[in-house]
Amino acid sequence: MSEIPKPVLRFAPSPTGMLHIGGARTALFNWLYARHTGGKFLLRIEDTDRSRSTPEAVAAILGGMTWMGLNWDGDVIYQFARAARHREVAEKLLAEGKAYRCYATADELTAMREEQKAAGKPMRYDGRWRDRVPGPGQDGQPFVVRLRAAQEGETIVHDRVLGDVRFENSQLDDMVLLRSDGTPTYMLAVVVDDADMGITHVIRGADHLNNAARQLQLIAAMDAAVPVYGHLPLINGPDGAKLSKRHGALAVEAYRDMGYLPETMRNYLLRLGWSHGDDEIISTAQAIAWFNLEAIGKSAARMDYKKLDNLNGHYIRETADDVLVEMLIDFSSHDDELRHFFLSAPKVKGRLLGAMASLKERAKTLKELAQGAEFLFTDGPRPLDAAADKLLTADARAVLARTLPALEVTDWSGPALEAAARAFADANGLKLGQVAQPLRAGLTGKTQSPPLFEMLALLGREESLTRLRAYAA
RNA sequence: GCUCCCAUCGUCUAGCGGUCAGGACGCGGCCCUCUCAAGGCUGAAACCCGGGUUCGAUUCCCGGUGGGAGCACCA
Repeated sequence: MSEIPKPVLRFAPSPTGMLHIGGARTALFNWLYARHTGGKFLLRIEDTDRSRSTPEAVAAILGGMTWMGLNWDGDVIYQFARAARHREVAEKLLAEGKAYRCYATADELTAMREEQKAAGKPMRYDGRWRDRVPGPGQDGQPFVVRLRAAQEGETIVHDRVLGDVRFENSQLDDMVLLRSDGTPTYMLAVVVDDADMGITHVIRGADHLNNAARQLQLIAAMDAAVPVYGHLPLINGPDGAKLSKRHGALAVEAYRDMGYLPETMRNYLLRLGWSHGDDEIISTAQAIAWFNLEAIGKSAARMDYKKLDNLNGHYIRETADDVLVEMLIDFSSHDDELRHFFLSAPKVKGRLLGAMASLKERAKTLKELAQGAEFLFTDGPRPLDAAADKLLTADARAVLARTLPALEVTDWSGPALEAAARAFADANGLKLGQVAQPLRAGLTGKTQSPPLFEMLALLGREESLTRLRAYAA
């Protein structure tokens, strides 16, 4: 059998902030492609900007990836640790004449750009040191190392998502490889690392498309292998505007805290920009089996929380009851409003498990699941919410009071209770709803709940009657 | 300003020259029903505009318009 080299993918975030939804999708696509092909998925933290990189951001990225279930192969690679190697490559290019020293100062370059802008010219380095031999005046002066890029012809990015994208080399300038303090720039670091790590496929946000052309020139200068590129369209906020802190650019962990499931996020993010015919509900296993680069869409997408909710509801319903109970207990321990309830207490846990099949039908998030289950958390009469309070009029309370004796004589099972309630309603010319709603309000404090008779049976005779008597008049 | 990318219902999308333009979310109606959900049925809802190419363009080409990205000794 011939050995076809397995793809090597990487996700390379810079630890300057949280892992937001766009980054999460980029990571997901890389991960899926690696898993689909049996290749590797590496994680590289691009922390060469020391002033903006933080350990908190690194932790957030790793935490977010882990929660999303996107496991990476091997150890996390920290780019800054490889600075010496990056410098080595730059020096080599310098020695080969493929790069040169530029002594232009920052002020000088700023002035240059302002002039270009004022003159309506494209803003780019004008190559003032490209062919200039440093004189005595430059001795000991700070300099940066720039790539001597091709000035004629064109550079074509063969993009698997966008197709061939052409750039006139005259539009590309000589990018900085090494800063005046000797540290490598991002452009140098990415290319060197990708080459050293044996990256075969670079799948990243479309905001890097322009960079690809410049990186290709560096790759050529280094005589390195050209990876397969795939630039993903960006994700916009719900209003179509750029994703910002105010709408949509939440850390993936924020979605966890809102009660979304990792499986939901994977499915949702996958469909945001990738399709497989009319399929909408796609399990992770199925996604791995189906994923390809060809079906990635070219246009930017928006977040749609309604659809996210719908999908999450689906995955909640798909989850086994006992698993959901554990998830809910864990979720509540991290939630300010739920923290003080003891969901792990045997009695509460038992009730949750007993009601879960019905509860999960009614929840779109773990948060909603908890809210719907709240009447199971404590014993004794329930406080009424506004709707329940309104429903329990004097008449309703009277009906409730008259209903209780009919229930008390049953064996307190769901079917028996329902039969008793129906019989009572019939005998009194009432609809079942007229009897059930006051009972529901009294039992749960709400006008909406899982099936009433099931809940009466679940809570038991004593607890149910204690609650109901509090509102019977 | 310069370079590059994108463009099908409100949203996510299918479509790859000839379709009643399909699905999903959301929205309306009906059914089911002890409430709310879930589920089933059903309705409204789209090819940005203008030129070509072609017997025929949502689909191919060009232009426009509209969105977006990039133009650092940030990543």
